Amino acid sequence: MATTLDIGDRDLTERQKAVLTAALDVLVDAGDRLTMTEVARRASCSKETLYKWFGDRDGLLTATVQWQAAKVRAPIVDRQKLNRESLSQSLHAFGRDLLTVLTGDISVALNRLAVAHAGADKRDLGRVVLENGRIAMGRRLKPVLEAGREAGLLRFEDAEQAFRTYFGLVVRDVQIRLLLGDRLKVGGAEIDREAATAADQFLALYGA
Amino acid sequence: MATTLDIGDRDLTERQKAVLTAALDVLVDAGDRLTMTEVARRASCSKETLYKWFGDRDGLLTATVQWQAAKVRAPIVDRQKLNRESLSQSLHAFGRDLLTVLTGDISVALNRLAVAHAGADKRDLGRVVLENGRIAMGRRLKPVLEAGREAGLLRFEDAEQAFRTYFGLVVRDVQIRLLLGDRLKVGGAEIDREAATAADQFLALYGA
DNA sequence: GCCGAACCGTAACGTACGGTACGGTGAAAT
DNA sequence: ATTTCACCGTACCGTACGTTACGGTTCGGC
Repeated sequence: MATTLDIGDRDLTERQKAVLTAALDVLVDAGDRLTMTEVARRASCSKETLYKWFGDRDGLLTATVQWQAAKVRAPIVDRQKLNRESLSQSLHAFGRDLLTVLTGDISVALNRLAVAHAGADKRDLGRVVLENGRIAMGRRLKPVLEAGREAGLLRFEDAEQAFRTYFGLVVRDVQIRLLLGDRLKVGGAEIDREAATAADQFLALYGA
Repeated sequence: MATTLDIGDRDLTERQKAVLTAALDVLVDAGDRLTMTEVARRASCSKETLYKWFGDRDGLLTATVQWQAAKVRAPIVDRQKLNRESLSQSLHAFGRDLLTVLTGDISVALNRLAVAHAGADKRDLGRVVLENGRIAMGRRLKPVLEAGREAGLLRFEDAEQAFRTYFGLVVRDVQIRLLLGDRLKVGGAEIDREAATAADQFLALYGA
């Protein structure tokens, strides 16, 4: 079931990756109004090739999303020497990475596309984005949370619930505002500050 | 500037409202694949009438969104006898209403539409939805937060920041998951519980 | 009862775009 | 040198849908 959701490079040639990059490019500044002709033009390839490689428009979009989603991969957190300080740092760093990805043009474009297609779609791009975004993040952070609990640093019943709260504290209204087209200035410094605040708040709520 | 963003009934007749209701109906179960023909059919009116009343497809969508958005209007919180208990109750109730709206079919459909159109749109549906959703909520709750601060129940610098945190604690990953098509069961009981948790957590973070 | 306005239903128009076909080119294989 | 293959560029086809046009019906005003 999940097999088709996260395979990113299903044997893509360099040329094919270049085409997908072009598609991503078009996606970023044309959104769902991406046309096959435009992708072909931008990638300097023929439409025939696009159809040969990706089947149809939906196939191209799916391939683009999967490829990009696989590239992102959630930030890695090392579980070494766990103490209050290192846990706080891990949460901080994780949040910073999460916000950085989420506020990027590419993430916004991909999420817009997936939202637009959600429900009415054979390939279910929404599922793919969800699986490689929100879900992957959870899978990545939860072990850290559980380690923190075992080390007596955190207190919670359900790691999933705890992660959802962490997610809320980090993301807040940023993602929905960006998706809705709000010109939200999000500089690196601000992201860092917000991630730090979120980590502090999470520890205040779940710290033992 | 903001004048066109929140006027909902710009002198709409009953018949016109009925047509918009039909449009909303189509929107909910066809999403962006809504066609003028289908709206006309569902509303038992002619396409000519649609164009006469709303100009073009975009005009119809905009009218629908504005009309619906104006209808929702953020939950009202009375600022009566402010004490720790009543403040907690207000936060709880507000969160419950917010989640109830956000998880509704109509809200999801409207947000999907607005996200899909964001950026590439003269009428900027994203702005309208943002203004009547997230922003309106903030305007509604902030006075309560500030009253709480003046009553010595809350401690924060910036009401906007405090509200954004509250928003994050309440909404968490629910909205993005719904927008991405996740089949997320959200019953009334669960909403109530989550709103209660969010209120508690918010008070834990900002309570004086 | 007659007129015009408003509206319904449907047919027709124009176009953008997904998808296909085809001729042409460069390179590797034989 | 010739074949083959993968690909480019472009012209072409079919269709869905936004938009317009028009004949027919209802209804309020005279």
